[in-house]
Amino acid sequence: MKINQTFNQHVVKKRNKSLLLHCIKETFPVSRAELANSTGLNKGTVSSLVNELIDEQLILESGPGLSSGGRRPVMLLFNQSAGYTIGVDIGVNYVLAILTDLQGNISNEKLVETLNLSFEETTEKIFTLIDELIATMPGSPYGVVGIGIGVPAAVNNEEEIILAPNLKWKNKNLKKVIEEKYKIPVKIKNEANAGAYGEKKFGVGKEFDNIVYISGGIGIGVGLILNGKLYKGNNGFSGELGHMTINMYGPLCNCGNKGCWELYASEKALLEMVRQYGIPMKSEQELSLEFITKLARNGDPKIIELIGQLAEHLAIGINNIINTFNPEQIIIGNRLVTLQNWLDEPLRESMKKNALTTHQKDLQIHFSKLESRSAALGVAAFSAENFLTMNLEEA
Amino acid sequence: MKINQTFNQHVVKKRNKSLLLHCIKETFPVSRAELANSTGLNKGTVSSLVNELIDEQLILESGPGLSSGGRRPVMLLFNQSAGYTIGVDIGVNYVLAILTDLQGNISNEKLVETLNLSFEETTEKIFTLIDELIATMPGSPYGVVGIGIGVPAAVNNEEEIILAPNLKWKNKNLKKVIEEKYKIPVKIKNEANAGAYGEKKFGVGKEFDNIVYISGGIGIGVGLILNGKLYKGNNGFSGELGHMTINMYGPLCNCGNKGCWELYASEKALLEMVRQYGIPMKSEQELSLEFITKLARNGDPKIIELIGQLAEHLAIGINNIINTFNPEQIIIGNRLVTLQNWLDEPLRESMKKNALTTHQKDLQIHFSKLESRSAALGVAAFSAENFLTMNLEEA
DNA sequence: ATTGTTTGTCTAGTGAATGAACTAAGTGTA
DNA sequence: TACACTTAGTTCATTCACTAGACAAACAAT
Repeated sequence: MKINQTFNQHVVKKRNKSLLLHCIKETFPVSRAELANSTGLNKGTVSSLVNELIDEQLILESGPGLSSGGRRPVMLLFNQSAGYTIGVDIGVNYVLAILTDLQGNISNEKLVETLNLSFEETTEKIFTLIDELIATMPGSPYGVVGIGIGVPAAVNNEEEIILAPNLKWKNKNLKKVIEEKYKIPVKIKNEANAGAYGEKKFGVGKEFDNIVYISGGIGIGVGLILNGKLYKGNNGFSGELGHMTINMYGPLCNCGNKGCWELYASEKALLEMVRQYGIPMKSEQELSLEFITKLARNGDPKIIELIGQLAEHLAIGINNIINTFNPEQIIIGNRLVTLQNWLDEPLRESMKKNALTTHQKDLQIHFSKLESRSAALGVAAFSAENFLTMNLEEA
Repeated sequence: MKINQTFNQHVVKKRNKSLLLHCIKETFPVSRAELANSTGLNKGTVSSLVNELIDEQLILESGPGLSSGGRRPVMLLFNQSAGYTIGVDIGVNYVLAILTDLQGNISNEKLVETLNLSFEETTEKIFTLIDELIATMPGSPYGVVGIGIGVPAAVNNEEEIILAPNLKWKNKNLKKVIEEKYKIPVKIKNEANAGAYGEKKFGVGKEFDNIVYISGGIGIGVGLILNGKLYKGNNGFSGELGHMTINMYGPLCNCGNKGCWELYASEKALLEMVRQYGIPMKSEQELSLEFITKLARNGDPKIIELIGQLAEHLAIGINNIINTFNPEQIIIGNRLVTLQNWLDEPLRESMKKNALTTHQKDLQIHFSKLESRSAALGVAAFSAENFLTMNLEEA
């Protein structure tokens, strides 16, 4: 028999306190009276819990607010600067580290380009970045309360990195390495999952509860927000939707499968399509997404047509996803966002032709607006929340 | 701001009581001491809550159990017969209704064949079946505590039937009709979702928490158990995985999409394959799954080969599902189970060749053993739980 | 018979939320 | 200005569920 969480008054208090803190964080400035109203808690209860939160410096009293016909309320603020979190996004050829306050506002960021670094060299880079960020951190009661790291890898439930093909890593315990150095809680997440969460918290996904985030880079990764919560599979490996078969008679993928989606709809696929078409280019130039974007911007009709084809392939996979999850929103993020201008319309066209109409009714398709920070922001937010819920186990 | 559930002592009591009842239901016979141990609740708390449950006739005291070196414990039993639920499975050409006790034991069942009935005619049939079952129900303190109905249809969050293509229903409020007649809580669920839940509670899915249930009939439906709970999409339409594209250059499906999975891997697909091959048959015979099963049982090599092809097509879709959800278990249910003997091996073979190996490690593939009762049992269980959690809102 | 163990009940105590009284500080009106 | 009325926030006695620990009952082992 599983040891279920029992409910006693201590848990009750913890949860109510956490609920209040959460409400304040999301809706401040807000008065005690409003909180009592919106949470349904008694005025006295709110008062005493709020005072504890003030003692813990997690919230602040600001001046009086506007009267609504009686005594003026004392407005409460979330103390964003009570602590800071660090979010790190490890890419194939870069490492991005950001320092955010508890609200997710970026207070500093560092980006370094990397190439073919070993695991040890990468951790060294990360240490340097974190140290630099910490050095610039303003004074605060709690300091750095957590570090979150997003990796393009399969990550298991113990947050160990099992397999990161593009980084050539296998079975690495990054969490342990970092926790031992900084003695702070560290969260390791899959890059697409982190990106999905980042979009949910800070990006175009704020208003939605069932989101499919498509991280389109060299490969394709997918992060799922189901019922407002990040979904991880059995072992935390889920979302490898890039390797779904969309053409059972298609070419072999290096995953061992045939006709995988990412062979048709990723950055890699586009590069291949352009190469086959044969773009005239100076010998020293390298065929890259940036170069293709430039051609498209110059109005190259063939390039724009090829991007249209990419959109059609994207639509096939997205359609499968819609039929599976019936999400409220699809977010396209990561590198492919650069092509938004030329992807958007053909993508919508192809989708209209395909998915079950009942499923399309309330569906939104959006492109990320967080540029390349979705993942870093996502993991930073994870760490912040981990701190704010104060040892409160997940329900 | 959403009105969040606050936590006070009443909620605490309700949840602890519900937790205890659940433990007793799952592990009886069990003593108060064991319950205190496994839940972490205090002995006294367990004692008083258990006594309330006894007063409510939801559990029973049986005789003393075996001593483990001291006073002999009083064993507690779940009172399965405190009430009954009715589960109805509406198929395209049948209606199955079962009467179960609170534990899900079938105490009676009625099956009628139907064909091309209107919505009104079907509800009449259902009324008759329910009345017949109620007439045979043993006396019990609570009587019929709920009715659950599984429909091969898209069902929205208000449990209204939006679209049932195979039944030719559209926008029907079956829940209201039945609730008005019987004045009991009624639950309407999608057939595949109900089947998934049935397997989770009573079938081969008991031990698993992330399950993909594939309902292979004329079409293909999919029910998802994620983190131990049934997942429904945004509007409760999810799981239309039958219409995922597995061949982007394939034929048009009546959903408007191309190369849908169910065109390749359903009962419908098999019939078509056999028809094209051209089986010699007497003119009055109808080509059906039952007929094909008979041929396979007689060892017809071509039929067995065609079933093997079906298995390969099934594997492609299943592979996509694995990469998406990384489930612990795949359950194949509904009509295709009949072909288990000839499907099983080629299916496993094809899967081995395909899915990402990291995802296959702990994956189980099983065929349903509940025959055609998964869905009816599932909805009955829903109703029973709804009653037992006693107005406890979902977390 | 004695000792120790396990089961279950009982009682006093604790802590958290509640309701209501109360203080504080404003608005609106004559 | 005086007064009535509102709204905001605090205080305090009350309620209620869980807990700890004492206790009794029932049993095993020596």
